[in-house]
Amino acid sequence: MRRRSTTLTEQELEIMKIVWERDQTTVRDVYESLLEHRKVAYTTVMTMMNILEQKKYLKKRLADRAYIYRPAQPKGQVIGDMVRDFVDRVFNGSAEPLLLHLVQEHDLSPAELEEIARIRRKS
Amino acid sequence: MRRRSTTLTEQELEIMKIVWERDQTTVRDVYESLLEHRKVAYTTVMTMMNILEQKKYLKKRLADRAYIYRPAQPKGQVIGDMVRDFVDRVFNGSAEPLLLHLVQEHDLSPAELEEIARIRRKS
DNA sequence: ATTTTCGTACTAATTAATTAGTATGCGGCG
DNA sequence: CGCCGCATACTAATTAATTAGTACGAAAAT
Repeated sequence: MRRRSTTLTEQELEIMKIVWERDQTTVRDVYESLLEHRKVAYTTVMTMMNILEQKKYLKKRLADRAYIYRPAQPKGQVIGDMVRDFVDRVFNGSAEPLLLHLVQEHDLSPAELEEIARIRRKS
Repeated sequence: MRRRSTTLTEQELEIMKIVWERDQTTVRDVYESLLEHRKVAYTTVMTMMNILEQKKYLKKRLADRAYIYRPAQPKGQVIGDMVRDFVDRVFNGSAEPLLLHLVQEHDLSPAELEEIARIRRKS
């Protein structure tokens, strides 16, 4: 059988982005934010957020009438996991070929590269 | 409804990697190659390769008794599309934050970075 | 010539992902 | 009090992704 993906799916990520930028939020908040871009049912958002809670991406806490949701893991961590998963799946774990694609197709200037190299040298 | 993903799924990619490295292959070839790593049915591989043909990732040509499959698009192109899709989905289209993750977590040496910068400067 | 082998076509079954509906509870207000 | 608004829980439905089975034809082997 197909195994459940360990990283965030497309819709899950869309919701997590909203939660991360607010840090603290409700189903309604997220629902309204999503509505600005596309049609979606309130209950759909709730279901997704429940799944995200099961998957340990969100924590909820009952406050007054509605649950308040917060990220359960820092954004950098989660995104880092996604990057690692992508590098593993697509490039068998080696980051260099991905770098090559990036510099060749995503208009990264040499200056930006130098900048990155400098940061790297310091760490 | 959920829209069909435009890029390769996990299993599709696994098969395409095998096809790319052989350039020309059959269902049986791929099947046996996959078997070295995990249990899978011959017909499953065939179904996947048919889907890949529908999605225009593979071309097939009847030779003698079995179909011979070839990539319909160059590997660099397809992988490039996957990278772009990832950058769009995860980083809203900007490559720099991805670069930062790469240098921080995938042990890229400064030397490798210089190397990339050099390649970039030439293009 | 009959059986075995190997290939495809077609179809089915399962699971995750996604979207949404129905039932129900609670607090506030006319 | 009884209804309205809003929240959740539970369940259902749909689609893509994935895995695999059955039927069947043609070539090869005996």
